[in-house]
Amino acid sequence: MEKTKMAAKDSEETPTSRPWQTYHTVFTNAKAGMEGVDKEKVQRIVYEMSKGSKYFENEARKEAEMKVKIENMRLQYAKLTASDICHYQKVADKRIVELEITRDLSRIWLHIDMDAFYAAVETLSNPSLKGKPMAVGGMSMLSTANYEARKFGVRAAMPGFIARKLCPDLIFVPVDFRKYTHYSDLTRKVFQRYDQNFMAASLDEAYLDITEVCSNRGITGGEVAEELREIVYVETGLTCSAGVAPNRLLAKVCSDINKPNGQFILPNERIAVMTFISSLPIRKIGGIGKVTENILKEVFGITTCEEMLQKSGSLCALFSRSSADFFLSVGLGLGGTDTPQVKFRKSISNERTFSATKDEAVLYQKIVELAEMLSADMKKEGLSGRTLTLKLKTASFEVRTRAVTLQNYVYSSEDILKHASKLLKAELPVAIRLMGLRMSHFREDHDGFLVDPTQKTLSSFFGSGDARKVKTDDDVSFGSNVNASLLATNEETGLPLDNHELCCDLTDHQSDTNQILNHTSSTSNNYCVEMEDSDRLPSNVSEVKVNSLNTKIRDYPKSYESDESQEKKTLSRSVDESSNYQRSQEIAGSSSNHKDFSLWVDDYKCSLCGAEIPSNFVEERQDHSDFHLAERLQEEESNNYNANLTLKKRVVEKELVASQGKGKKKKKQSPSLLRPSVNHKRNPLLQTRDKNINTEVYEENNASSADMAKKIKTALCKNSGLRSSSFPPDIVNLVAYVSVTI
DNA sequence: GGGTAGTCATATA
DNA sequence: TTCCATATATGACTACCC
Repeated sequence: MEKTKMAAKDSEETPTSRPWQTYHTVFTNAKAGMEGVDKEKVQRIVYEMSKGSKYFENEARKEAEMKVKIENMRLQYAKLTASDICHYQKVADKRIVELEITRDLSRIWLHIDMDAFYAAVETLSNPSLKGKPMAVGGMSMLSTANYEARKFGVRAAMPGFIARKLCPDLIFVPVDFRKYTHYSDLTRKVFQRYDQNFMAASLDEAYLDITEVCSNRGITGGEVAEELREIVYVETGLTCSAGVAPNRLLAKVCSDINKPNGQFILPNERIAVMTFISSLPIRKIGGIGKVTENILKEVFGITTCEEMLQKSGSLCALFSRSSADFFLSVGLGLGGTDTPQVKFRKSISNERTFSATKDEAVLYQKIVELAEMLSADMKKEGLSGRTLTLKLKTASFEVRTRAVTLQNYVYSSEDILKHASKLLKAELPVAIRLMGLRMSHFREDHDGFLVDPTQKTLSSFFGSGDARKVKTDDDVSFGSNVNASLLATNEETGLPLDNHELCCDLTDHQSDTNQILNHTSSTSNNYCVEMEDSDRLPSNVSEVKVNSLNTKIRDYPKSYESDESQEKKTLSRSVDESSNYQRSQEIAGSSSNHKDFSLWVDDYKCSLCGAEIPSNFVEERQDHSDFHLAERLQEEESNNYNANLTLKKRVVEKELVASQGKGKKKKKQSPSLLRPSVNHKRNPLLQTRDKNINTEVYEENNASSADMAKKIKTALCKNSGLRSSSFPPDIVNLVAYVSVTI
């Protein structure tokens, strides 16, 4: 507490003639190669060049927010009674004992950190840069700086124009990731010789478990580090620094101690670890950044790792269990010692910064590009996801994120764009300087492994390989509504439309088809065609079930027509953009002109239900027509409910809602949007629709059955891991048949 | 009311 | 004149279900 008071006193006494002292940037923090830098000079220049800018204002805002947070925490802290403190101290003591038990000093971890990696690589390819202050990056931002530049206070993450002010002779070299990746690969080849399962933290950092190397060769961790660094230098011409310690957290701290081109070894002894940690500044720990450091310092007076243990009761009282555990572990010098199993990524994203604009056409173009990039990345990694998050940074540097969780897993740029546009639209008008898209909540297969949508090869046999490619013009109103006008005209509330969409989910279908070949059983779709010839399958394909399109439909409430206030909200697209060829054919077959299904009396009133929609609400009108079309289709097809099923179909009843899982939160909706879901078993539309689809697809595919058989064979090989010769010809034909008939 | 899930902001590297 | 890009994780808050 004493330290807190002192910090407050310092702040009060800051002379107003030196305002830069209150501008907290990361540029004056200790970083390798920056010892001896005139910090006050750097701080003054950064301040002078920043003040008045929107960035500066935003930083001030963030700073103020942090102060409020700290103040609130102080108040909470002050409210703790003696018995509270006593209680939490007991909790903390118990937890410390439990954590201490987990201490593992049997492993030897090596952390390797390449020295000024990008800058070093650039110097390798252009030796004339050697000895000169140089930075990689541009006038707006630097990725890194060499040690000569660091002497001037220039460092990574600093704007280039400030760096130039600090060091007028600074040489700027543009970023070249291909080069860095190449050299990174070279270093990784070396790492692999010491630990097959080394963990790459980034292009220039890696963790290696060298326990076995040490014991097998009877050498110390320090000797391994020395040898490895030498080999890296010989094979790449680059230097690196190393840290050796009993766990990864400590190894990382150690590698920074004798940077550049040095190493530090922390013995695998508890006393050594505790001594090392005792005076270690908390900011040296990976995971403790500017904000956490400030909170710990200002609220609890904690500046070293040792003090984490001294204030353990307070930490347990004010932080969550996981946060408190982390802080206590740091105080004990504990860190990861296991080699983690393969870690699946939890999200994938991309973002781009550009000149701030509020031009909706420009913003739309940006989001199109992002959607395409994200989709490409997802395809590359074989991912499909349900939660899409839009990130925006406004012209005033305010960061906003908006997310939507879909009913279906998506990965196509069309689907991503459709939902991203809705999210963006809800934010407009606003001047934006950065936009990003992230997908998370990935699909997993029955074993918990992520499913690769690109492996859903069977589904791609429908139509001409890519169902979307064979869309007809008639699809437009159902499938291609995502365009700039969407941003401009649609005034929905931003609620997810999935809840009231009628969709043929190609994605789901594809995945399910994929699962056939992964010999998983199907339970979650509307139809299954069960093959009875499964005994002829290769041994690892024990069961084959083919799912139909995961066609979903939801009812619209009868009260819809009378609730004028809800009209706009319900005028959503009634068919998902992922509708495919089959769906379009079916719709087209039922209505020759579904684009104009409703008649507009006096050019604003729907002749069917009386809804009033001005003529300039083009999309809303379209959606409204779609709604009536779907309604009529349902009526028409319910008359044919008893249409016979020609295939051996087993109808699997599965409530759409049930597939959403237990306890799932639904986005708050207006009453009219809370539409009951349709019981698929009783939904005649689904059954007859599939019949139509079968016909279309079958004819489509008959034209290239040989080609298709070939593709199927490839798919079987890919999914089963067997060679094509392993499959009896019958199985290929059989799967081909099922594929074209469902 | 506990458990779970969705959304958003924030923190970190 | 110019003040990061990107990926990921986690916590707070809130809502919903059983």
